[in-house]
Amino acid sequence: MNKKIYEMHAEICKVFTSPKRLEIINLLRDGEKTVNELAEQACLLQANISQHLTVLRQNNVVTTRRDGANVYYKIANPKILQACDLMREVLLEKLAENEELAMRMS
Amino acid sequence: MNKKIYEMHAEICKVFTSPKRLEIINLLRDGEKTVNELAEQACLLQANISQHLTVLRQNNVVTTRRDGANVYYKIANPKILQACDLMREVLLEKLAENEELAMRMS
DNA sequence: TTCTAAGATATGAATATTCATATATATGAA
DNA sequence: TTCATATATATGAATATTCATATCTTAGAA
Repeated sequence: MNKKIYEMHAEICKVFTSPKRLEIINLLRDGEKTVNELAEQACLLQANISQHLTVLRQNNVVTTRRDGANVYYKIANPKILQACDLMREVLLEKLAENEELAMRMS
Repeated sequence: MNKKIYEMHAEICKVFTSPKRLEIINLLRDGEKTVNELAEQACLLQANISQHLTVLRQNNVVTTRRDGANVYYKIANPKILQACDLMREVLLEKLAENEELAMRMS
């Protein structure tokens, strides 16, 4: 019964297994941006950023709005940013811990 | 300069892309368990649970403690559970939203 | 030392992901 | 309609992931 939830949860998490997509999410932290702005700021080919954005959109991590020729992307739910930030904290805590350990060893 | 952090962050997130591993994490929510207990409760072959636990351990999501022939696994950092719970909330909110939409359509 | 139970690791087939490249579609201006 | 810009999609090669199976290692008991 929970199986289905675990599967959906795992599916969403696949969104976060690409450094590029994490960068895109971070670029959208302070508000919406167009595909071109994102491509430029993340140093990615337009086709690839579009592919990543499709993955983000299909998993409801971002929503879109068209204005003329431009499409604006933004984070769908602030909790997504919170979750990402928590994981980053875990990562940074571990890095700090390992660094401290290395110091004590030397 | 952030590139490296994004890569490490993405790497950790790969841990959460398996429904089985999410189930293991949930089984460890209330404290440590042995490999056998986990295999039984998650309905997985011993070899596979061990493979998943290795992934979890290598990414510092769990820590281990040996007691005789048994090895006990537990969650390394409570923030990991918090992050998982946040993502699950996002998922459940979206599901509820879609359900409501379907109701209104009918 | 031998046996047994707990856990870890190696292997390979099936499957999925990522990127570069090419091509298609959509919008507004001329 | 034609053109230019913005965005999306299709394709395939390289790479990575997952599971079942077989094999190893470790710890304690006999």
